[in-house]
Amino acid sequence: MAIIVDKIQKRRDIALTCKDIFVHRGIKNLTISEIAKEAGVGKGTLYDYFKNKEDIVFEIVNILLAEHDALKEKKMAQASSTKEKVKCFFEFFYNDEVELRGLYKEFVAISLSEPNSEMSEFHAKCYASYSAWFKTILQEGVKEGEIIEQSIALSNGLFALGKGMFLSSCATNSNDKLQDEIESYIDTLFDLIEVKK
Amino acid sequence: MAIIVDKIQKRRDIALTCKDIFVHRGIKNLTISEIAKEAGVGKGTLYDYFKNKEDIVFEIVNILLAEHDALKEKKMAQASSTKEKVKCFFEFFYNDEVELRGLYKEFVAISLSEPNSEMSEFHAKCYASYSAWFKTILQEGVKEGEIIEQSIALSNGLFALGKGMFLSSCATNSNDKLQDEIESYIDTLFDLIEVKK
DNA sequence: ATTAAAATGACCGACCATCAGTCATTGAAA
DNA sequence: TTTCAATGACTGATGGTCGGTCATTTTAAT
Repeated sequence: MAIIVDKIQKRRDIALTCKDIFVHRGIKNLTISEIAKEAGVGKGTLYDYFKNKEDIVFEIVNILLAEHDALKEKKMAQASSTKEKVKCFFEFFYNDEVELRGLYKEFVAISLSEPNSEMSEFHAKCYASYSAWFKTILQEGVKEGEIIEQSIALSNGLFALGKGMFLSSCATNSNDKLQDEIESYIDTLFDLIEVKK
Repeated sequence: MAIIVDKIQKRRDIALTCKDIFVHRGIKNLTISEIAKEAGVGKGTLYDYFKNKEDIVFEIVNILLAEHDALKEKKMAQASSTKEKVKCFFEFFYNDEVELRGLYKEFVAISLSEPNSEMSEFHAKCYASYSAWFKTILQEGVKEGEIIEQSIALSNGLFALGKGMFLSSCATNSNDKLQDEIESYIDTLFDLIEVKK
């Protein structure tokens, strides 16, 4: 036998090492050779840990999103009202780490243009998990008497709404209006679902 | 002088001629040479009319979406209730021409991965135009006494919602659930905004 | 216990095939 | 003769592969 490296850990390490150039230059403007140099490994080695350039972005997003989710869960727990919690979730799209947002955008583009079962599953997992978050939040809101029961049925749509607005703002290059649009929509929605006193 | 060709028309012609291979093979699996052969022109000629492969998809989507919009406007005008009209709009995402949907997906991926001012403007134009459609529809609904006035504020979010659900279903490879999710969300929403009798 | 040989896997970068985009040339109309 | 459209051979860049090297561990012979 010989040296045995922790493949999973090394994959993570490489991904995080070259995170910055992905953020600053974008996947399209990076060559495999540059990435390898940045990561401090040979080109061939990259291919021992990743399928291709896109797979590296996948790994980075995986890591950063997991970290983000953990943080977010805590933040949301602190929010007082249901509306606050929902708004807190949506801050991902306009307020939290720009780096992750940029990478997430690229990752969505990759997932749309070169389908791949692992990525599909990842998206599905996220979608399910975020929908579940919303469901829980809204159910609590109902229990507290803040919002009406029907609103629980909206939980599936909320994440899609944020994603749609976010991607539209990316595609139209108008990230300045995003926060307003999202918050205004939420305000309207809560006007509709809040229990009238 | 010599022959003067209608550049705009020829751009359209070429785009439509090779529409099918884009639909069937996807932009990633096509080379410029193949496209040129399919279009029946030389490789250099392509570059007289398009900036690159992506630009061809842009042209195809432009054309097909314009046709689709014209059709849709008529269909929506025929729908009786406000809810029907809204649902009719969303059929783009699950019921209308698959071809356009596939190309639209690729086009979004392109727009996200290689920003370009013309594409950004196009997305902005679409977003504005669809938001306006919704606003008109909802305003009519209010006037008819079908829905409450507040609902007009939702018009900006509706297109984003559909887009978000559509792109999610593309990324998760679960187009089968899309119709249900969209319709269920609309049903819930209308429960909230319909004028109680 | 010591040492050498064998085995294994990590690592590498030169090489190859592919392909997007260019440009010098040809062709055709006026 | 002029002018513009059309072309496809060519080139530079780059993604991905593959044969080989090196470091470490295991085995086993002394």
